Amino acid sequence: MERDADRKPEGGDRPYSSALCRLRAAGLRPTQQRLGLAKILFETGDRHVTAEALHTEAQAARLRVSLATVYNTLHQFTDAGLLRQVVVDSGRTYFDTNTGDHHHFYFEGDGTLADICGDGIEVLGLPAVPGGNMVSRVDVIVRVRAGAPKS
Amino acid sequence: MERDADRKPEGGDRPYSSALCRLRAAGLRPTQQRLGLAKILFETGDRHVTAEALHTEAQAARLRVSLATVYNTLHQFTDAGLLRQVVVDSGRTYFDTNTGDHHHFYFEGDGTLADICGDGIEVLGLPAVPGGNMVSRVDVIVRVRAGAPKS
DNA sequence: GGTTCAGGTTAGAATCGTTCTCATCTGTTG
DNA sequence: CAACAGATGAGAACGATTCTAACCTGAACC
Repeated sequence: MERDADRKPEGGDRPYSSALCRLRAAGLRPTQQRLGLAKILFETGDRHVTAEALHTEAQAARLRVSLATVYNTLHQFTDAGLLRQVVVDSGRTYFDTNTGDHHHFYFEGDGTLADICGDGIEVLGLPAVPGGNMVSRVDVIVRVRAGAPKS
Repeated sequence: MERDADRKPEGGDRPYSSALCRLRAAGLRPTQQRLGLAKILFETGDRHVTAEALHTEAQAARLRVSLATVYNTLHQFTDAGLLRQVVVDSGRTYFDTNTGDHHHFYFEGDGTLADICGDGIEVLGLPAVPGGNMVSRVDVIVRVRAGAPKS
């Protein structure tokens, strides 16, 4: 479990150093709101957030940021490869801090997501892609609802 | 390839008999708009439509139907198991007339869908579903964009 | 053929998530 | 510290969808 945040024990709390690195690497100017949002997004393991939820969370953390900026930032992070969009529900867009190869459980009851590590997953029997095209991604979504599997 | 529409050659054109059967079986009163929409939806093989597109198509076919009714009908058909919702794009809802086991190609360029027959497909390595839940469906979406696969 | 009434349809308003506009602010550079 | 590109934010605009409330329709009965 890597922790970029505390490689050097030189101050005790440097909660923004990891976020700062990410922004620099992405060529995004490290502003207050981008730093703040990056901190929220990337400092607690893999997350799945909506813009609205992140905005609420930011306000709770006393970060002054508008919903418009949350949307902007989420898209900039996505373009920079820091986030990935997950489509499981029309009308709501989720952003995933895990950009690696993986898939998702979607809990229909409460609308939450959980990662399925992509390592062991294999989709067999897919036909060839229609000519002139290439696969940009294969998404596997396991939709789950309350109830015993069979019993 | 079953064809409910012309089991009896008793009239030549009975374009609504298939639609009528479906509505009856679903316990939906066969009104003009429901019959008309069912005809458009189910009489030309498997289709993927949005509400807006179906509405436009209905008007072109001189069926007097409002957008609200198109939405109502689409949801009633879905609840009745005549249609299936496909989520590939936040902000747009597709309805699929193929309710059988299958998956989808999604062409990012033009936003169209194509079925992938579910027969040969197998997803290996999925972890167990978190306790107290059951799988309601597994969706595989192959996102495709223009460009040579490798060359 | 008419009456009745539950259910279906509709236009338009309302809602939701998201994007846009443009005036203002910020932070880097000189 | 001046200047300017880039970032932010309030509110308007937007597209897809849902709601509301008044109005039809069609199956069942007279």
